[in-house]
Amino acid sequence: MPELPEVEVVRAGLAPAVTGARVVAAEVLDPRALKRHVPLVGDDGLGGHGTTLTLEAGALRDDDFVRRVTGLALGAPLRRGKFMWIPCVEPGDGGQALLAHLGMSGQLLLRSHEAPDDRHVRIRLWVEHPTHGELRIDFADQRLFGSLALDRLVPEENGALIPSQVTHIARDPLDLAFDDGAFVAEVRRRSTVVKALLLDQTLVSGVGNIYADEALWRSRLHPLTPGSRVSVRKAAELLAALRDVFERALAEGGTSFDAQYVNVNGQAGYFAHSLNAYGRTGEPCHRCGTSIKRIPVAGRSSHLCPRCQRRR
DNA sequence: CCCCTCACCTGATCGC
DNA sequence: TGCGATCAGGTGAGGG
Repeated sequence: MPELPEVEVVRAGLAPAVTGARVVAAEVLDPRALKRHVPLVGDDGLGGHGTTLTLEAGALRDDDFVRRVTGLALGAPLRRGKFMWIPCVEPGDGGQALLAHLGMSGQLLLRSHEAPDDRHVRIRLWVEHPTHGELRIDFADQRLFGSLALDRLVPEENGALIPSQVTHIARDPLDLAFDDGAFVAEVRRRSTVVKALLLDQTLVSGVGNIYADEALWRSRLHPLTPGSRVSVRKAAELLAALRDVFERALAEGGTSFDAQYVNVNGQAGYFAHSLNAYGRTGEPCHRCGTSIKRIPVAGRSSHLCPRCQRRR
């Protein structure tokens, strides 16, 4: 369940080790961890947009990935929402980036060449850094909802380059270019329940189930409130709550709810101790003492205080 | 266009 | 002790 703070901790941890480094070798242990990687195809008529991964397509995918990633010169890692990417900086490699999404349980681990294997390593990159020497970047992912990929960079309206798979992702609330007014207006235009709107990455990115519940608790909004019934003031409060909870989680190194989320050194963050709603079913609300309730919303579990977060 | 449901995965846990 | 069912959740395809 890595969300914005967890992905940002990983991005920042990776930065000193990968910026200016070169990929010297790569190994794909499980091609299912490449589901976002679209092989460059010639005129073989195969297409390459299939979503079901046949054995043949899987082999094509991992061969293509290994071939193209080997030798790449890496720049500074960037992030939007839960996606992160490392642009390739050499003229010949320009226009593409190594894209990563951690999904539910993905980890990017920085290891020395001779370090023992971690569990669930799916893809391994050997990199050489001018000052840090030889390192391994291991992509481990128990549940395989995450993936690595090579993706082409495309220009946004402002000229900045982002991976093609990130173009539909909204900016996140910590992005200076986030448009508060547009967010408030869009929430109020929609009939969908506000919890589902928070999870919609095309509206606001970086929010997952944990921080959605925390922001709703902080702004005293019931998760089933339709967007159209959220006042301008409440929507602004919700946005402020999101920013506040993201910043606090970031300061504590992220939330580790179940041992899956760790930084690049395999260490857990501390924010789980500061949660007010998520995972606190039956425990007293930190504001009013009422027992926290769990209800299904949009196919996911929502945790709320039935007294502080009244449904209107 | 908008909204909702489901498939994709593994491992921990629960009920029998 | 074992075994099947259930649950967790981010994303995107597909249906209504």
